[in-house]
Amino acid sequence: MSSPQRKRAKSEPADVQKVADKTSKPLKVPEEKMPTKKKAKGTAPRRKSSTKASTIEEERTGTQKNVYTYWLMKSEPESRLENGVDMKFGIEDLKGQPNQTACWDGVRNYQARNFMKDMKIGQEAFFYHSNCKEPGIAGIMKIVKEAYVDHTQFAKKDAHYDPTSQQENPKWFMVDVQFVRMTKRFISLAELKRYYQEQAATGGPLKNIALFTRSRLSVQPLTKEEYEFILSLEDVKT
DNA sequence: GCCAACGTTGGC
DNA sequence: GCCAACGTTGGC
Repeated sequence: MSSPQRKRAKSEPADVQKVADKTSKPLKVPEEKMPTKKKAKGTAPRRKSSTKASTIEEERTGTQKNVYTYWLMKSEPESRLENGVDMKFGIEDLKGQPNQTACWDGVRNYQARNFMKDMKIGQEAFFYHSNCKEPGIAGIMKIVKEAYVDHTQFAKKDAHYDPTSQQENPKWFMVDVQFVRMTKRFISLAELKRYYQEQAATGGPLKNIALFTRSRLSVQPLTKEEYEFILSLEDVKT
């Protein structure tokens, strides 16, 4: 599982996080077994992803340092129970939080986590509605706190409790996000897919977009070009 | 380190 | 509700 959970209001957990920050012994954080993305069976060879240079390793893992400065984060706007907990957290829910801010907890996928660790204060992210009637981009938020320990991994009653994670060496992290605005119109997955398919064939800013090339990731990076192209769709009449 | 079995994501 | 895609686990 890995879909972000019920995000929490920004005030409640403030205490839990000292745990990992300053442990006395610098225990070697095993930069975790990043699931080395071995070439998926039967998939077309990954092509080079943009004008920016990338290392072999970056290319292999599909990550590039310092290239992505925009993000897309998925959350479910409709009720669905997981371990008895309602997963619903749409953009309206974010808007309704104190300070319109929430922590993006519940991410349980290493790639998604690592992207969150790369996030910097002030960077913008699309709020994407997933697993719902109309999947797509509903709004824009920004990073207001960089990665810190996701306390829900230690909470037995949490939908995303991780019994394998230890206090001294937490596996999972989250960021805080703040609502910025709704997009001028809802930009559906179906619409984005049409652009993607066209541009994958003939070229264009969305030709490698993670939303389709790595569709199951719940936290995805966007290049500036991808982000700006999608933003330009706001003014396209449909 | 390989890979089959299993589990999850998330569109349809 | 189905199921393709793909991440994770564990036996060997």
